[in-house]
Amino acid sequence: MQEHLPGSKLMAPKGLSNLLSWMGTGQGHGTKKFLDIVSASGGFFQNDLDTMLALFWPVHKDNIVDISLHGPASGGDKRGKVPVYDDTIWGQPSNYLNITPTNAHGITYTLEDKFGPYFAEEVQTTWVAWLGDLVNKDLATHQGDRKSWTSTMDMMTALNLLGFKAGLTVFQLVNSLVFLGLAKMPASVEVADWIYDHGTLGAYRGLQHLGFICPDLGSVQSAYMIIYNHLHQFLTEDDKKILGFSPIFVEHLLCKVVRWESRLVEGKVSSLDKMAASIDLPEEHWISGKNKMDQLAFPFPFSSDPEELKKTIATIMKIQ
DNA sequence: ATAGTCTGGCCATCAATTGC
DNA sequence: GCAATTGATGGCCAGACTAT
Repeated sequence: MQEHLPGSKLMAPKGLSNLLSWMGTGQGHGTKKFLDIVSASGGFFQNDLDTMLALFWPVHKDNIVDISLHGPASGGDKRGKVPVYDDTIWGQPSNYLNITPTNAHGITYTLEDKFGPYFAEEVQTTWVAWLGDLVNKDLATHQGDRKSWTSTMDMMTALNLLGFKAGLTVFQLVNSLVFLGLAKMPASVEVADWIYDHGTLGAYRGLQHLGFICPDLGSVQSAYMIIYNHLHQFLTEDDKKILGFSPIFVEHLLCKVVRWESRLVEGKVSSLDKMAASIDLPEEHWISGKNKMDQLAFPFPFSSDPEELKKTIATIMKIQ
């Protein structure tokens, strides 16, 4: 993504249209072959709807022909020989990442239906307004403030675009604006609020699996901050650098809890609880940074100081 | 009237099962 | 032994429902 849509290109009025085209089709590892073709033909960024359609259509058309001749690949993959979209990019498939999604009325979208809204006038005016004095500026030399994560999310959801109204796709789009340097890293509380609003998604279920009981916003904020503070306190600076430690990272980590669990149980290997129970940890002898020398050492202790937990919860109660 | 929440249904994947 | 079918899963949306 850094290669195809660097921050400098996104500062243009058509920047968001391109980012929507990218995120809305799940570009990434699963579409690598397609992106190689795109690279050879001059890159992903396009200045209008017609050329964006021209980017996808030839390869998509070949896929349709291929599937009609040979049927879907084993395992039910209908994306063709050179997939132009990946509807499983967030782990579970989503119809709305399909290049020709089907809406609630059973109507299958055309490529024009799919990409048209991304290049609509409203998207561009909203984007230019959101960029403010960042429009067409060189990001490297710009000194001004960035917009907050939450206000960026509000801007995106107000556009009311199919696939970007709630959930992971718009979440990752806003996160990518942070990593590209256009928006501010969210505060932990902003991420915790999002997790609370998405109670069926991985991060919330991750907190539950770890044993937190989270019936309301305050309890989600507390649980999230307890995890965040624990990692923040015990990971070394080197660890944090390697992991890209941030409020967004902690959300990502929580998403993995349930997946690890299901993979372990599914593979009949073990479970997280069983693994944790089998590890004999001399907690009192835990040494910061030992994991750098000893790959079997844990980068943080497994137990928490109850006083630290109380402090975290008290802080949350104050902002409430 | 409006905002927030819930329900039902769509779709794709993958494993398990069934059929030939 | 292989292909086709079935079922479970979960992200997403529209529309219904609920509370204020």
